Amino acid sequence: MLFRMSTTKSIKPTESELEILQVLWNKGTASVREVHEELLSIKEAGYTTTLKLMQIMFEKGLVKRDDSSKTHIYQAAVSREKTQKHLLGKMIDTLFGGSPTELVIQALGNHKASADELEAIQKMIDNLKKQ
Amino acid sequence: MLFRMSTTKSIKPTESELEILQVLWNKGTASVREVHEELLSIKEAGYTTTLKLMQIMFEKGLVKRDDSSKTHIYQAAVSREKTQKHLLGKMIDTLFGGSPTELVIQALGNHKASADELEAIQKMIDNLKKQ
DNA sequence: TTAAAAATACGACATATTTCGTAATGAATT
DNA sequence: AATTCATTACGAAATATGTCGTATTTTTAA
Repeated sequence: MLFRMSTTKSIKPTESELEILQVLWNKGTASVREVHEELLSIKEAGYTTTLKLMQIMFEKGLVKRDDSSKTHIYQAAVSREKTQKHLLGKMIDTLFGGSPTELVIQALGNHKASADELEAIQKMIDNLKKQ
Repeated sequence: MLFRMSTTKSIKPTESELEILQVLWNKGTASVREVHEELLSIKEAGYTTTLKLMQIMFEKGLVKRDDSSKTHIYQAAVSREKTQKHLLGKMIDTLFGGSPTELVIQALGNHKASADELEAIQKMIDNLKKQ
């Protein structure tokens, strides 16, 4: 028996890359210009900066693109869920001593959740306990 | 009435800095050598690398130090809780569309928690619901 | 009091990230 | 066809991060 590390390509988008992925996850597909316009609402940057970042993301395999027409159409190549899972795991390790529970407690303690949401979480825990 | 941004110095430790803070949070105080030995269990690096990082962290105000004796004794200057809160909030914003609940669900779904821990979380939620 | 050991200071370099200017290309309009 | 306009390509620079070698200083021990 031989153990191997999961071959999952280390998804580690930078801060700026995450902002771009965020837009792509929301829109599904988008041109550089569309992504750029969206980014302008949260930060300041030149068009070519966004362009360059997206080109680099393409080289890294973080996004896919259709370049059959002049205006290339981009799309995220990594799923929101996988990225969330990956970065969350990392955060649990480096910031919460490996304890997801600690993270959950912090999250619930510091950030408001509605009664409905709390209800949903409790149901989920009930299910987990049954297994 | 004048609004100001919170003057909280943007706590944004890098990956390596977080690893060092982690050690300091656990030990309370430690020399560079002690931190370094601890780090060796999770990564490979030279002693002077760790030293340099900690010196830079000192300049940034991430750590304090007592240099009254030859061997300087370091201590975290930012609390674990504040750092957790800050980075967690950021992650909720940039990766979970602002919903702490989504994050909690992901965390519980993907990372094992013991029955006892689940119990503790439920109790906490019960308390939150009462308010 | 010397010599060895341990620690800090610091410069330098490699790599990654972010930014932007300019050139080249293709499309649309006159 | 020529001009304009939007787009991509690409080089280059600024900053941040991580790494380490060497010099200097301090302590310890022979």
